[in-house]
Amino acid sequence: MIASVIVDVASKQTNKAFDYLVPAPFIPTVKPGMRVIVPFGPRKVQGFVLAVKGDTDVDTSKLKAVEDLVDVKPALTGELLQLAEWLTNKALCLQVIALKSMLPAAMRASYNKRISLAEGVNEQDLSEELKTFFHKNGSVMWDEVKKKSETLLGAVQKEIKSGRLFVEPVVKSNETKKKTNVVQRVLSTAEANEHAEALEKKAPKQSEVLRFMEEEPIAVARLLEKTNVSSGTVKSLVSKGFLTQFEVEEYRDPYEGRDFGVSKALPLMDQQKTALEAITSTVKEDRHETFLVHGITGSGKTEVYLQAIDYALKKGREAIVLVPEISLTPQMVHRFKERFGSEVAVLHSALSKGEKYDEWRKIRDKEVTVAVGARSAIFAPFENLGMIIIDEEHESSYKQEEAPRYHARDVAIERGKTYGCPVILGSATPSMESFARAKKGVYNLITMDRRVNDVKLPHVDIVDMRDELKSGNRSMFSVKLLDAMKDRLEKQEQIVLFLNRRGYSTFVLCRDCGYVAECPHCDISLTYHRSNQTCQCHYCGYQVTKPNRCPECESDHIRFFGSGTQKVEEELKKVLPEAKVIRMDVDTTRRKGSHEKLLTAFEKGGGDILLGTQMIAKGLDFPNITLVGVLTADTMLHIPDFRASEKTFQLLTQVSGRAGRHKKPGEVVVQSYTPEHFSIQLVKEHDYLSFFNREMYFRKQGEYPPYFFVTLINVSATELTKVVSVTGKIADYLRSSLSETTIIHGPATSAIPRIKDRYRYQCMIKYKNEPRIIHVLQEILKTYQAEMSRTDLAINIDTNPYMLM
DNA sequence: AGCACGCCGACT
DNA sequence: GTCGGCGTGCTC
Repeated sequence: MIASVIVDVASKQTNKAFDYLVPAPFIPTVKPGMRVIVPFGPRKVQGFVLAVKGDTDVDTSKLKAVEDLVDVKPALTGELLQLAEWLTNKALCLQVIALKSMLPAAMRASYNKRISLAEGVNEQDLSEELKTFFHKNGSVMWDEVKKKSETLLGAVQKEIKSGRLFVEPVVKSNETKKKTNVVQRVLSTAEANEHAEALEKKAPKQSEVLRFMEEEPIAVARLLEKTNVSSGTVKSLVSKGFLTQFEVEEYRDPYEGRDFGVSKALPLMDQQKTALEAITSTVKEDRHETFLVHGITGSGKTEVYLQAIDYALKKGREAIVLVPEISLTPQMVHRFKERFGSEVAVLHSALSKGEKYDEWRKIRDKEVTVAVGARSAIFAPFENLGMIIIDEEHESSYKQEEAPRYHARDVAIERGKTYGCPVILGSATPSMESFARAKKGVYNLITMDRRVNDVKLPHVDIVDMRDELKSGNRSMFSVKLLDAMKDRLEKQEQIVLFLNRRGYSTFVLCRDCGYVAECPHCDISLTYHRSNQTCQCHYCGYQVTKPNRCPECESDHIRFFGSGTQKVEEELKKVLPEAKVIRMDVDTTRRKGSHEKLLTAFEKGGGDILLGTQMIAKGLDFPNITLVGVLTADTMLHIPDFRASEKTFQLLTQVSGRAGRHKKPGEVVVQSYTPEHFSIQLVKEHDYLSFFNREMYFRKQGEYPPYFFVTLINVSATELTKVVSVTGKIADYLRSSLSETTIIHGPATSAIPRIKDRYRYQCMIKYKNEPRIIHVLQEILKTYQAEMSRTDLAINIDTNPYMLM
């Protein structure tokens, strides 16, 4: 038997299946989708079995055998293997990359080399520096040596040449399973009592344990906690043979010990009912259809999702729910856990690698029927999918910005087609692409424009910050916002302040000579961080201590302009000293669980003002928030991206939605320097449709999606001349091989011309109908393949870019 | 990707 | 005459 294997070597030249003999003992077990260890050239690598077959086209004398199986059950289902192939094509990526992206990080192999003493060689025979370096078993790992020093590595390499040491490649997967120590009584109850009595005097603690133990095994940790004895006590009982001790494997439960309660289906309003019926009818008929649920904030979309899922589950099928990374706050998880209890697996970035792996295994082992998670959860290995839901469909976090550059929405629809199940896209502010498709009838549009209990939409005020400046208010808070904040503090209601920028100030400028502090590795200005007195690059992480004098002209008129969250926090302390402020941005939420901790603190009344970036725009649903302030609405509007207006409108609408979601009416104050812009004005009217129509006009004018497809080719290298010439040649080739109606922009420098010392150029292709495009792009990659492996030239192609910089 | 093979320059 | 530079090609 022969296995067709994709090896874990990310290179164009190895981007094909290699055939291996399957040794007899593996024959009954090997299945497509399993991971195996195979010899590849001089080393060993992990690989994915694509197919198992009887014969091969390869010269059989060249065939090697599968070395080992990594999985007992296939890691990927047949459907996922097919999906990987589709993804490879769609995203123009290597097959292994597509395959690996479908698995949790813990299942991706890491490679190392073991260095051992050759036979008959003693540690003392080695050169001086290596004499004390080996472990007791006479070996040491390559990485350990490398970490220590380069010279040591050199010494090792010399000894390898001399034959006193030898190396062997090691493939390691990171699948650690959680194991718990348990003990079990080996005595009958009568015997146990007997021994307990005998021990009563001499060893009262042991006696106590014996009496406490039931028939079933118990975790040692739990036993110690319950009986308040020491581990020594348990140990002596084990050595006496009264208890046996062993390890059991279990799933790590990230939500262990938490009580989610139970929720029942809520009564639905008419609009919700209509939506639910439309969705369930497709489930009933096993029909694929994509729904776009355009529901304003508070219209009860989540309840519709929950009941739709319930319907699919009752039909014996499974469901995937995607939520944007950031809104995987406990609130969303709670709602699913309350409704579906232990049927839910949660996959999001705040979980540890091991926890994610365990949640994933629950899906593979069919122990759950619902997967709730961020982007990559779209690859949940279900085999009987009945529904896929993408909440906040417009969110850009559904687009992966590294290979494979896929959009979860496209993958969802692809899987929906294979399973004949509906895909539900939900949003209060759908993406232009989705809404346009819904209007064209490609998707089924469901509108939910009524709020549950008819809670009013918040009142939105737009403040022109230019007027504030004219009337002498130079602070970052308009009179209106400040008054509103004071009012809420008095009423003990909560405030959310939104600012799209972390750090302290946006740039550092010398007032005398105009010097601006820039990153030496990226063409971008540095951000001042007050907390540690540094200037940081938000692209590469470069840091320098803040200059006291201008490095150019020695002047001490160095000033910090623009404001980030840190600065706002400081200003708030000045103008509202009595307010308790909780700041939330990447800097305060870096540690695991801190996101949740800060939110809980705020919810419990531990703060009056929640100040934050992007991450507070979604998912917050606290009844006491009655004021939302947006400090600078236009920051997003001026980025060089055709989605700038769309992003601004979505974000402002999203943030506004945080206010007055319950009984108390909400108010929103939006500060702006360009308040006349339609994407800001229409937030005030809560008018998505007008926004859509206006924006569509501009998209048509600019020949952008959804009218045109866009593909972006990014070229980068450390040598500028090379980048320019390669990009130029690519543009020429595109112009000569694509149709007349296709528009090609570039070569042009990227919006950030240099990152981490690499120059960046790009070419943009805009087309309506270009059946050959994938082929043409593949040709480009093929042409530069050799040069890319030889030099540091990199060409990245994104067939649906969300980041144009 | 990694590693071997192979063909030209500065060294014991 | 050899050691070692990295260009080229292969891995079932």
